[in-house]
Amino acid sequence: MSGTIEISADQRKTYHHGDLRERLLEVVRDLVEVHGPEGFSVAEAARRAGVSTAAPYKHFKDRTDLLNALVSAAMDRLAQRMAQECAAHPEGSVEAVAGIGQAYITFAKTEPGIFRLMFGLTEGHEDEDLLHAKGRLCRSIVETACADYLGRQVPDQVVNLTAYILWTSVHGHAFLSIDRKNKEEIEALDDWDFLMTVTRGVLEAGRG
Amino acid sequence: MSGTIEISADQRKTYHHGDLRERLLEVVRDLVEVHGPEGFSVAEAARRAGVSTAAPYKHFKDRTDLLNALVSAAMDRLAQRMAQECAAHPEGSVEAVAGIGQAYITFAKTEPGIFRLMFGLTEGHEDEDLLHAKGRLCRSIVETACADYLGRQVPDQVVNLTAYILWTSVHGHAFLSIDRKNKEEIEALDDWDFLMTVTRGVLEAGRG
DNA sequence: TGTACATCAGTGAACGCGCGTTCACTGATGTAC
DNA sequence: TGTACATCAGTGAACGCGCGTTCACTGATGTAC
Repeated sequence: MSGTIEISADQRKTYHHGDLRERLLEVVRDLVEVHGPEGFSVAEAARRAGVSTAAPYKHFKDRTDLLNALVSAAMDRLAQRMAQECAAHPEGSVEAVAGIGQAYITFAKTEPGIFRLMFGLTEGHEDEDLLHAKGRLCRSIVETACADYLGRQVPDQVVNLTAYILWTSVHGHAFLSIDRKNKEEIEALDDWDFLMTVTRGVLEAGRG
Repeated sequence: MSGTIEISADQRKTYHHGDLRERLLEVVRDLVEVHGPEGFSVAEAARRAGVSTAAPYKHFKDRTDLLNALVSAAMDRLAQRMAQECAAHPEGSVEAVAGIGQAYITFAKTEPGIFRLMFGLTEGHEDEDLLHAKGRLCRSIVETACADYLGRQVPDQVVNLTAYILWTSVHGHAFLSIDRKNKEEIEALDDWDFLMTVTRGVLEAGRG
């Protein structure tokens, strides 16, 4: 198919794997999507990566450490897509704000397992500060877009409240969607329509 | 302490338990709150109820059956409190609608384990229709209160959209709160203030 | 009221399972000279 | 460039654990006569 010299995972027969750490993260991403947020095991991941069950412990301290790495990478992806989708619309527009919500919802629907993991009970880890910082990054994207629309400078109380209300609604819609609790709406209501309605309403309330 | 003839669980020494089914449900409620939504086991529940690990199977087909019974009862409680809190305010008022949200959020904060369970991946059970019906009951409470405010008759498209937007926001706020992802807001923002702000805004948008 | 019997709600021991993690090990890789 | 050696990333076997569920059983309860 391709002309590169790259060797496929199946053909790789060296004793050393090459990039087991990344491969494990890939494999666990799949497992989490198939079996749910807690439905993966280190053993199963090792098996899928074609490696002994002890091998993962050369790269991760324990199961939790692996999960944290997974969530950490996921938050980077989410922040990146939010910023990207926001930038795809004129600065200060309603669409720029709604676009962030769209990225959020698309992420949730595309990777519901990881998405659930990101918000699951992850208290008391050593990576807590790191994850918290990445959360702040996501929030600052929303806040900046809201501030741009409202013509205000961050930090600002009105901006914070506006951004938070938008977040709750988008977050709620995302979870209700992946949990299939909103079957009735989902047929009658397009994500983008929902987002524009909510965003416009909340932003205008924040300006009024 | 009391003058009744009631015999406490500890003193009960009969071969038959009396009301093991209910006792198991109580015990599992506790376990779920302490160890998280999936952090309970049938064995542990039996132990806590002071009964052999096989006993629960006289009352529940399997683990899932027990969980369904738990969630089913929880949805009844939630619906009851939503209706109750709504009725505590004047019919057709903003407060009546916000009260429903308050009941929702209080439930989530009081019983986060069960609350998570109610929205977890519960696809493909035989009780699915029953749980779905109880979900519909909850929604009709919100819809009715919105319709009262808006002076419309259900079913009505505007009412449905208004109620759904409110639901997403309250649902999002509930989960962000129990997941401790909104620490910054939670200090600056009272639940009731949040609810009134959102409810007033969304209801007015639904009228305009 | 007394007795025979069916039913019911428990017991306790056992099953097979998959898990997280550790251990002593070994083969491959990278580096200093 | 060649060799000795330290380090690294794997192996595979084993551990102890708790789980869901089943089984043959037994003691208590309720009922028909």
